Amino acid sequence: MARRKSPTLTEAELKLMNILWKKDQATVSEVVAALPKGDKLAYSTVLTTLRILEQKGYLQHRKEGRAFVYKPLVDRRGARKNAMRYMMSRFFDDSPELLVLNLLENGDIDAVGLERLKKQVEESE
Amino acid sequence: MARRKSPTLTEAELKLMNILWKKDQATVSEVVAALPKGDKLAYSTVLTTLRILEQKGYLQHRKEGRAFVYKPLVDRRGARKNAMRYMMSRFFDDSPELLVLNLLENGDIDAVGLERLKKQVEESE
DNA sequence: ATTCAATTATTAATTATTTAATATACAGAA
DNA sequence: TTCTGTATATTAAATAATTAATAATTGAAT
Repeated sequence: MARRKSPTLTEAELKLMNILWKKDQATVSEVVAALPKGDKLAYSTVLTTLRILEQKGYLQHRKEGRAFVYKPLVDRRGARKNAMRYMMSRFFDDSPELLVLNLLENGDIDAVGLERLKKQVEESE
Repeated sequence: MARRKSPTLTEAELKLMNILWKKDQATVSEVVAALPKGDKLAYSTVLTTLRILEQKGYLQHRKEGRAFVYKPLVDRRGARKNAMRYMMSRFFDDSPELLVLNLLENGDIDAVGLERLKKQVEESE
């Protein structure tokens, strides 16, 4: 056997998905054009990666005139959810509480921030 | 250019690190022996992966008698921290609050759980 | 109809990951 | 000292990911 496919978005894949999420949908050329100047990729590179993303179920495409228009099937929210589930299963015994506890212990967030979040959620219900 | 090294622990790597963390340190044979019965690996496979982990800075080894004893340089806490930072930078604009907010919105945790966590932290100070 | 430019398709090179067979070395037993 | 079994070292095969060159196609313009 050899390696398994990455269960989450890889670096290059995420870079393109971010563009697609921002623009809602785009042709290959439009994705290429939207790449930051310091980090350009060849047309064929983008095409290949979009194909992989489609094959993985993150995108779909349709013919629009002569070009292919790619559109996300998974939105940013869904991708975040996937990534978090993966993280929890690998490092936190599938426990969101344990994860948040670690954020607290590492000083990434404090009790005040937690209180603020709690209020935010309660208001939104 | 080709692909970059994984910035976090891969699947196979994590499997071995979990064993090393549990046993604190171990020889290759001991790691092989500690693998779950349904998921055995060859000695040479384990050796190769331990080498990669050492080369990435997760382990160190020393000669103990005739065998190599491998010992983590990064503990579980550190690995969790790495993984979380990576996740936050890729999906949550480096914002731990945004991350927790998503857990709340997705129903992975609720206001009650948050309150419990807040208490837990306050007590431990 | 022919050419041109844009678009998609094919092919490939490089590194990482995962797995493992096989070769070599070495310490202890006979 | 020679044999024998561990342990390490070497080598390699297979797939994924990343990047891109090049080939083929096609729609539009002349």
